[in-house]
Amino acid sequence: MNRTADQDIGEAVDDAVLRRFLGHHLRRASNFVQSDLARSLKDVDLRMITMSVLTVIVEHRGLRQSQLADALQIERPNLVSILDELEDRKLVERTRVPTDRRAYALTPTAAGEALAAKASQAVRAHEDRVFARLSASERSSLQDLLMKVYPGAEG
Amino acid sequence: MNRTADQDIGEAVDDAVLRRFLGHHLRRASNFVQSDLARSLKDVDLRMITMSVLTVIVEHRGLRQSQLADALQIERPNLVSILDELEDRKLVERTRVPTDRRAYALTPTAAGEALAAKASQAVRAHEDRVFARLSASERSSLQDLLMKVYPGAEG
DNA sequence: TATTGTTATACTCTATAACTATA
DNA sequence: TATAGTTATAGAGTATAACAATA
Repeated sequence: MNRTADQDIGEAVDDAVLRRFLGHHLRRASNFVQSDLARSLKDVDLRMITMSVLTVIVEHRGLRQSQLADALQIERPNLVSILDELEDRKLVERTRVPTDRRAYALTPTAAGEALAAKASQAVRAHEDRVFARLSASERSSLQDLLMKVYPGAEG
Repeated sequence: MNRTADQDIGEAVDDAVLRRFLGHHLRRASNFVQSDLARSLKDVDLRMITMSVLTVIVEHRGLRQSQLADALQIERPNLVSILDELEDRKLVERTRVPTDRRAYALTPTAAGEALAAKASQAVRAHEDRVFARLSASERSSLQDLLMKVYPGAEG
């Protein structure tokens, strides 16, 4: 009945319990940005993972699946259906490597390169939109701080 | 055969393609922190979602399921099995609300309160560990910047 | 009619074991 | 023996429709 009151309780609860944790804000910000990115990529009919895969293939022609899996930190089995989709859509091609007939070299088609360019533009527009409230120096600070948090991002 | 070279390619790929996006660093840092948190909570036999639910119930005794779902932004159906688990473990109790017999009031047991306290301690230890490379003022800056990114975090 | 909690279900993402063909 | 790609599968996490009881 009193919907407004219920909603207020919800927000108050969230605030009171979780806002003291830095990890909470990190997760909320990340989720917000990722959601917006996913929405942006729908315009070019790509998911986040298919965009990453396509982009890496475009910038590293001839890459093999295992290298791609390593680079994007995804399991080899999970890469298969992603590449099947991109191949079905004529965006990338799997071609046998003559010197190692177990492996496939991954190359983008012209359409794949064109779509990757469109996707890249969409991602840049998304970043500008989603970080609009941060100045250039604030974005730089945020990146520095984030790179101090996770290992492997030599800061 | 040349494993080292392959691994280097993987890292080089990741760097070259993605490190220019702030969203990438945000996601990586968030994933790293969430993974460590999940690991920390295993010590108290809680998942992230069960910890959040238990903590909210402890700090808001008598809360109803729909309010809890609103507060934690999870769907009502997905809350059911979580509460089943917490109830089976004698950590929380569902009791009928006399004034609205459709609803349940959620209250923690003594064991639930004790475990929430342990969990809270584990989370604090986790935060100290995972943000160790950041000074107090850097943590504060990071929080301010993150709160500027997502909406609803009035900053 | 609308809401609370529930059931059933489905879809995505992720992770592992085991297979094939090659090396 | 080990590796590249594949298949099958299983587990989380998340989302929606529809139901019974109650308002």
